[in-house]
Amino acid sequence: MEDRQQHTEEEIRERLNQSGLKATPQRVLVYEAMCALGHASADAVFQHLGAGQGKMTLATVYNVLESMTQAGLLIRRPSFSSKMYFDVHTDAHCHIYQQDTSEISDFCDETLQRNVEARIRAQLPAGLQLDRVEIQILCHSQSHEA
Amino acid sequence: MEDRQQHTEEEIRERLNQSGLKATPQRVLVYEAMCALGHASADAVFQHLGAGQGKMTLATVYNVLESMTQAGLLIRRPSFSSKMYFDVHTDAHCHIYQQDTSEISDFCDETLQRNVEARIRAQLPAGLQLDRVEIQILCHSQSHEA
DNA sequence: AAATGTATTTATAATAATTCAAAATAACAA
DNA sequence: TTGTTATTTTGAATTATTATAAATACATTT
Repeated sequence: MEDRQQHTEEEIRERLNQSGLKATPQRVLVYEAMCALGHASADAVFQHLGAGQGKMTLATVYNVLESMTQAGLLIRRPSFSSKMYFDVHTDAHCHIYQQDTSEISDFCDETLQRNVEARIRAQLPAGLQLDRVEIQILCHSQSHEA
Repeated sequence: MEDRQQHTEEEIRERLNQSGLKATPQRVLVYEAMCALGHASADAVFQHLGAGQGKMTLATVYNVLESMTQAGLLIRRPSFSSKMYFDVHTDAHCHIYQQDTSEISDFCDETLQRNVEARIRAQLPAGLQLDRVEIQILCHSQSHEA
């Protein structure tokens, strides 16, 4: 659904290596899962894998997500629940949180993103270096009126 | 520290009533704590209260935060940890997340906020009603280079 | 003031999400 | 192969949150 540009196992191995991570089977599987899911919680990745044959511990999923995040292959997404979410799309982009259905979807507007970043960078307190700007759009469907 | 406009017990009682909540002592205490803290997790509120004499269960803190959120007195803040945060400032405003120290601070730019909202509203998929836009600024101090 | 019904709080147990520690396994280099 | 290090597994430990049932407080009517 997301931007599906052929993520062959070879490509993934290579990407892992480039980021300084050994391409273990578990890491490849988790990365594949993340590509398929776009953004997901550790548990969601675990579920997704459970369906396949690759047996893997939940702790490993956490480990792998953590090391990939360190390596810059994933980023943590802020969430409104008490659950942590990761995203394969490491470039900044907005997210729509539909509060009545709990659905999360992407919302891309590169111009907006660039403008906001520029403006914020200009006003950032001295000594701080901007990493990225996350924009979340909270909404609900018109039928479900608040 | 935040915007400290006299939050007397009477004012709080009144605000609770206006929002359709009975002004129980626990609710008053939690709201006072939230005013003092600005944004906080349930646990942080509990700690803050523990210091005082008002004995209250952690479960009550959760209950109260939840009902205040329902009533519109608080909002949930997205977080990068697996912990839920609440905020007394229900008007939309940006937050700075300093990743090396985990500090969170407010960043106000009403013009930016308005512009972003307008632009997003214009592009929102049909059938969706915009509730609010949250902007998070991730950064680190220049000394701690990534 | 007593009685009633409802809302709220408490205490505690249960669940969910995450992390930790130690042993087992795999990968790698000498 | 052997030794070394990184990774995964298992399972327990923590942390965060929610659920349940009993106790208490509140508000209203009598």
